[in-house]
Amino acid sequence: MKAPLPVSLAQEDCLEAVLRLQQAQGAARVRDLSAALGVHKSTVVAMLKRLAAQALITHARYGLVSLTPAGAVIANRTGARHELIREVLVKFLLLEPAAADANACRLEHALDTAAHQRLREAVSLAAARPRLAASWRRALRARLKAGGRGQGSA
Amino acid sequence: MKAPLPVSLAQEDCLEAVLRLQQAQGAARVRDLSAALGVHKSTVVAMLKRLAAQALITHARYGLVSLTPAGAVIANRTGARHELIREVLVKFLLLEPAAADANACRLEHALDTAAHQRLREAVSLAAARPRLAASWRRALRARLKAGGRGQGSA
DNA sequence: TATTATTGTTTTATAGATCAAACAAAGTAG
DNA sequence: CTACTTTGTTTGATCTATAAAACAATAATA
Repeated sequence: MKAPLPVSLAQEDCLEAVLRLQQAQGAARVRDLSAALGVHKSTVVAMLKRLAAQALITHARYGLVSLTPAGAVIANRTGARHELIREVLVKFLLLEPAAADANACRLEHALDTAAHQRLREAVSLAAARPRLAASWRRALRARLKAGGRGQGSA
Repeated sequence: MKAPLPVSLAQEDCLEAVLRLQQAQGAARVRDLSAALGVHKSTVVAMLKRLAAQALITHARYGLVSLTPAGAVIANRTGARHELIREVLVKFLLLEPAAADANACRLEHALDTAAHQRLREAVSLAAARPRLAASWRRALRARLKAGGRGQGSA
């Protein structure tokens, strides 16, 4: 039970968005997905067709989008990774929540399972060793204040 | 001088591979790129055509591939990010070099400039505070030994 | 040099992601 | 119940990435 199917990044994002919308407002509609993903409605419809063909969602014409069990597995896993990465970026790199989120959107697809696991260990370690974590943050904060213009440079 | 052109991931990888091959063996040929990127020769040729159309490489028929100045800028930047990320994954997450490299290949395209900058700060901070960094590694190593099977689990 | 092997190129095809525009269904006034 | 507005769908394009197969050029060697 390793790789259920090779799902593309865009598809994974779409599944994640469906989950998010379901949680946030009970249901996912094409319009919301279009807004959430920042793509045209027709793009969403095309994507939903592909996802339905892989039995990851169901989609009644002119109706709502739902995740199948298989789709929910992927959506949950992707969502969890997103959260994990966001947390790492905020806690260890002191990125602003918004910036952390934007980066997490892309990073969640780029790490393999082992790397994700390590991030989990890292977060858990930071929780277990709050003073160590605080030392790091303090030192980084000092360094950013010293050398850095706010957040923008290259 | 922010975004020279929106270059796709595959294109960025290709430029990086050209640079690497030039450094490693003086020249980049289609065959090497095909092997390095793990795609068909014809795929490489198609990609080189696109890159040439954007003036990022030059490519003489049946001849060698070279980076233009613009292409070299992208290749160098991408390569530097790759190195940076690999270093972070090895130093802070204690990933094996090979695993770190594989992840860096994908991560290098997924972080924005601000996040890369933070990683640079983090590496530099770790160098400036070796004992802090060592504490972290020691604690993580202990945790991995305690809880974890080698590296594989999910 | 002639033959063979390697390498590079073209052509043809597919699939994903994307948009715009035309169109159709649902929902919301009036 | 019409007319208008919002949503969803289809159709028709484009572009990237990709491969396989046929073909052409280069390189290697006998």
